Amino acid sequence: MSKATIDDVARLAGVSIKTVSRVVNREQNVRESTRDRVQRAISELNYRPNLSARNLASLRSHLIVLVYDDPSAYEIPSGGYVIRMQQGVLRACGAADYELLIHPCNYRNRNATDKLHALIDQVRPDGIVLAAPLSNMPRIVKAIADKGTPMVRLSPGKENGGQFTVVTNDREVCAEMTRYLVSLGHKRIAYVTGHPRHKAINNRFQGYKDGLKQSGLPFSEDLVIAGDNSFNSGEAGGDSLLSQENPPTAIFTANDDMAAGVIRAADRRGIDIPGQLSVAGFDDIALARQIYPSLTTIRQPLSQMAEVAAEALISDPGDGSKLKGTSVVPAQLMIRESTGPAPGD
Amino acid sequence: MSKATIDDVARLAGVSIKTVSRVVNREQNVRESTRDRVQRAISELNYRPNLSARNLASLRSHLIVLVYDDPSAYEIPSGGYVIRMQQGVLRACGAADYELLIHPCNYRNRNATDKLHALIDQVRPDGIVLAAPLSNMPRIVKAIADKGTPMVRLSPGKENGGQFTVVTNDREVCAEMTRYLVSLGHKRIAYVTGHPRHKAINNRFQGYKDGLKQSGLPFSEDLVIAGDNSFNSGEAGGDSLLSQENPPTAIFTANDDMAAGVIRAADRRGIDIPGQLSVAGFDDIALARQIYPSLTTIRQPLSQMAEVAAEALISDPGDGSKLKGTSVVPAQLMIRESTGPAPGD
DNA sequence: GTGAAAGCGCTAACAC
DNA sequence: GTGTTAGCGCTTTCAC
Repeated sequence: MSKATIDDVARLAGVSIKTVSRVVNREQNVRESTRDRVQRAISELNYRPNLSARNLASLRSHLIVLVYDDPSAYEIPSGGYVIRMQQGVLRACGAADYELLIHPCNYRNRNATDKLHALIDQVRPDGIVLAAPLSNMPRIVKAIADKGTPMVRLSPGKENGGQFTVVTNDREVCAEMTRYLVSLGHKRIAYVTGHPRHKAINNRFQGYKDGLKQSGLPFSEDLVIAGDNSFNSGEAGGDSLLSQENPPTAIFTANDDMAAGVIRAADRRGIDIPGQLSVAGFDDIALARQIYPSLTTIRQPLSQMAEVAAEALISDPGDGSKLKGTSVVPAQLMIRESTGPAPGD
Repeated sequence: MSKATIDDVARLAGVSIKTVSRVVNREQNVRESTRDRVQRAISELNYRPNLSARNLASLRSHLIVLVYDDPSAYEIPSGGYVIRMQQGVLRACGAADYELLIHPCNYRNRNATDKLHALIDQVRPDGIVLAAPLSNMPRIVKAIADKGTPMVRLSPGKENGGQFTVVTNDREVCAEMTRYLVSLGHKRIAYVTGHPRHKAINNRFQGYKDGLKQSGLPFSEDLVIAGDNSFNSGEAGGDSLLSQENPPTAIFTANDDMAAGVIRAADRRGIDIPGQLSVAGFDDIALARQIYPSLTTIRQPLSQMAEVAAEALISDPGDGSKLKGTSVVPAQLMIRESTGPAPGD
């Protein structure tokens, strides 16, 4: 039932409330002995400053908002992404005594920006972490920017919308994966593209092409199949590729769901993975570790990106000095069982 | 940049701030015409009451906290659960202009309860939705109860810890699944138990036994295998069951991961599903729809449970009158491809 | 029906 | 180094 206020602490420590405030906020100019006395009073009374009072009296709210594409808009909520970002932000919040408020945003709704405005006006967060793909939608970015609330965008790929952006190296890491497949002896490496709506998807395709070029391998349209990010489209794409006269020995897909589809297609044809065919995906969804063979894939550092973003917001003194430019957090190749030496290599 | 305050609205509408407050809070005793005038001023200025000021001045914070087992404590974050609960709470919050704060809690840490206390003291939420398995840990429940913050527990099974609890009918629905299998002609129905730590797991096993009894089928220890909730333990259990002299024609597992393991084991033996063997799981994880054959399973109404819980907290007038007893939200059988008529039936 | 005054718990600005 | 004073933007109490 601890309802200790700053006055209680001040009384017990025999100082003024301002001094207590100084100690709580780690300000300078407090004598060591005074600080100790106040600290003791604080722990004795189990005092915790009321967030609302702080928020009201100061410019800081000690609140961060994470805004992301509303998963309930999808049939199968892709919880993994959201959870990982939340974890990252929470790590930063925990370290700084901040709290996290979550705000799924359905950009398809006309009133999405109104809701954002309402949120900002009501809670006055110290900052907003804006996840992809919202972070690449000018309408959403503008809605937040208009309110003047500090914001960090999380984005795959390198684009920067004028605000501080934490990005990952989608394109480079896809080139790396392609080179890795080449290093295993593969010469016919196919690619299954994803839904072209998300910018990230294009970056990945570019990376695949970069990797081929860097390895001195020719790019061939015949080895590219258009998918739509779904398991089924991966399966269909795999079928199509594997029924070619001279089928690829490796298939790289723009996401893991499609890679799982490819594996299924290969399975049904009795094609051994990785003996006869290597398969690589992108995302490192939970399934990637669970299927057989476990899937070689690429893991976006979502939680680290979110953490970096939240840290920047929290540590910014209010002048935006910590919120400039771009910070790159590299993605990681997760080499597992689905890739191996090219057959006959 | 809307920084309109209640004073601005009052001035524009030509009334006192108290009247504006009355309109905002939908209080009685405001003349229709006055209300209209105030409403117009509000929308013209785009006024939104500052949450912190409200919180400070009143007993309501318009904040709900969702507390759940910290997924980062696990190797593979089971994001699905958390996301669904968040969605449920968010539906209730959205409808009532509440905001949601999330607080993963790692009960293994000694300071978990301290963190909860700090949270409560700092944000003074109007209520806490406490998810399983935390909702069944006396230490955690007590930590919250001690602070006097209204709380609703989310729990599988029927136990009630003294607070208002939203439960699902784990046991009954498992009996229902068992009866469903019987109705397909199955007579030898095996069961793979889960990790005994979670109470829910025991309820499910009881339900299986209930279902057998209700169908007039004998319970046999030989048809029960101990698993530990993992895919691997399901695969091992499946192997063991299917190598029996007189193997079961149906296998029901305490969760979907183990069911997927059973399917794998059957697959490797060339046993057709559902032709020769029916398999049923529990949870309806994303994988359940993605594997082949798609998995018959049971879906906990997590998001509805969370919604009911949050609604109760929000609508409670503060006297706990809405926070009594138990509310049951039934789980749902998801009949898919992995179950069918018993062979030769 | 409506309004004036007090105060929620804290920080800001400035005194000392 | 430390304390005093005035508010942040609301709701509450009570007067009219």
